[in-house]
Amino acid sequence: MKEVLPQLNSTFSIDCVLFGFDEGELKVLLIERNEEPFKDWWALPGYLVNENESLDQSAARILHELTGIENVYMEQFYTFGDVGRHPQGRIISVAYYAMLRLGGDKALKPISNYAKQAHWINVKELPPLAFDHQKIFDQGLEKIKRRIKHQPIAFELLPEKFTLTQLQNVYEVILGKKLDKRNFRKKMLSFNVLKDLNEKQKGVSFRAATLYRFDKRKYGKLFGKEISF
Amino acid sequence: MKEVLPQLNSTFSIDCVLFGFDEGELKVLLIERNEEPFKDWWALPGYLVNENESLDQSAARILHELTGIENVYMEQFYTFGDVGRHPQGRIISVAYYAMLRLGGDKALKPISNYAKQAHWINVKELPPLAFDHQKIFDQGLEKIKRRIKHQPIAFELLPEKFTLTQLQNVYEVILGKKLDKRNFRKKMLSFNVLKDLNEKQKGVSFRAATLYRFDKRKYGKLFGKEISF
DNA sequence: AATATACCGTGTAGATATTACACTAAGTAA
DNA sequence: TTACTTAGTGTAATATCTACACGGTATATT
Repeated sequence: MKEVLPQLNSTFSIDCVLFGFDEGELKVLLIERNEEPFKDWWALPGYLVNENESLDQSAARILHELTGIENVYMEQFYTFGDVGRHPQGRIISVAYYAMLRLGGDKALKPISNYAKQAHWINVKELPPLAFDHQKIFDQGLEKIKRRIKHQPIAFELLPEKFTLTQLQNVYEVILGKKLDKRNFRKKMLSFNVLKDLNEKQKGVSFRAATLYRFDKRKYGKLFGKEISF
Repeated sequence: MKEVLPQLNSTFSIDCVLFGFDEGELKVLLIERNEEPFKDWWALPGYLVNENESLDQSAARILHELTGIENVYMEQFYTFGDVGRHPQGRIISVAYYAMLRLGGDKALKPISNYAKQAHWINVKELPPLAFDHQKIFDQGLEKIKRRIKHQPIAFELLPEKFTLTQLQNVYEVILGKKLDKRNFRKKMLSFNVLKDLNEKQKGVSFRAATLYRFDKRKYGKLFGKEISF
């Protein structure tokens, strides 16, 4: 830092709100802290930004370190900079969210020792969170509620092949309300971004549903037009 | 900063995209820099954050120092943190936008000497901008394009008493397209947030239009419902 | 084999919202 | 008086949204 810029130097951190969907519930990834302050409290995964990485890179690195997951699109949604938000000094935190596919294959890797453990927690049963993380989480949830109406982010929570009922569940859980089955299907199919795989669900104890896949190429053609739920 | 947090200390700043509306044009406030780097270049008004202020407070202070204007609602929209964005070191910048009422009474006060002058510039005729300010501006403009469809921010650009034609102009300029007069009026009035002042425009050389005022109390009652253009 | 169970998948009618479109009224200026 | 400029208004056609119920099909159970 040159002498022309004498002002406040502050520490920067990233906090991540990672959403997952499992067993019909919306989950968020929390860690149990192993360090003061807020030792033993639950918190959003987050860490300090390194010198030579952009914010986006830093968010990707932190996600990788905590979960082993790579190549996930993360989106910055707000920066929290209240003076007293961190008891150890002026720390400004840039918050990101991401939507993750859960399920068997992608278990969470052991994480760095600043946390004891990481768990997917139902967003309806959140424990008290460290720092201002409740506020960050709330704002992240608001963000995806708005975004899911206009952007194809719901698909990122589901396996590649999914049924329309599963997709509707994602919308219902995030928006917090029931949707009409026929109207939902009519509208969703009308966007023409779902590929019917001519394939049925397996391993269910009732009539199997048709599987679909989100078709990015077709979605690209919609560019500019507004999707709206 | 305590020893528990050894990582990156970075300087951070606020940059403001201040929108104004004048003579049917959308304007943005730019300053001409009086310091290296980018001496003599045009830039968005912005400055370094002080130690004891929150980001919101800092944005309000910087706006005040540059324009003399107070009590304007500013909204944070993105944080720019690419490694090379500032030639003098790692500076992370939190960007805010605000919508300002221009016109006679609220002239710009003399500003601190890091800038030679400040001017309202038509957004269609922007000069080359310092740093990554073009990117910041572009993103700010995108933000208000999206926001104007759902939030009552257009009124903030107009005098307290305005005509429906003026309001339509604001929408047309920001959205970058012509709107149908009858449909615009029908829809805008249907929201029931405009108070007819039973008063006519003055000083125009043609038939005077009815003046309206935005009614915040009525708008409050809409809370939760989505407005959509 | 018959039956129960559970979810899948589909259509329509009424209400509401959106779009496209053109002329008369009112005030000012010459 | 006339010319000019903007204000202000309605309707019909179309598209979208909403509410709503039942037969089909695979599995599990007896």
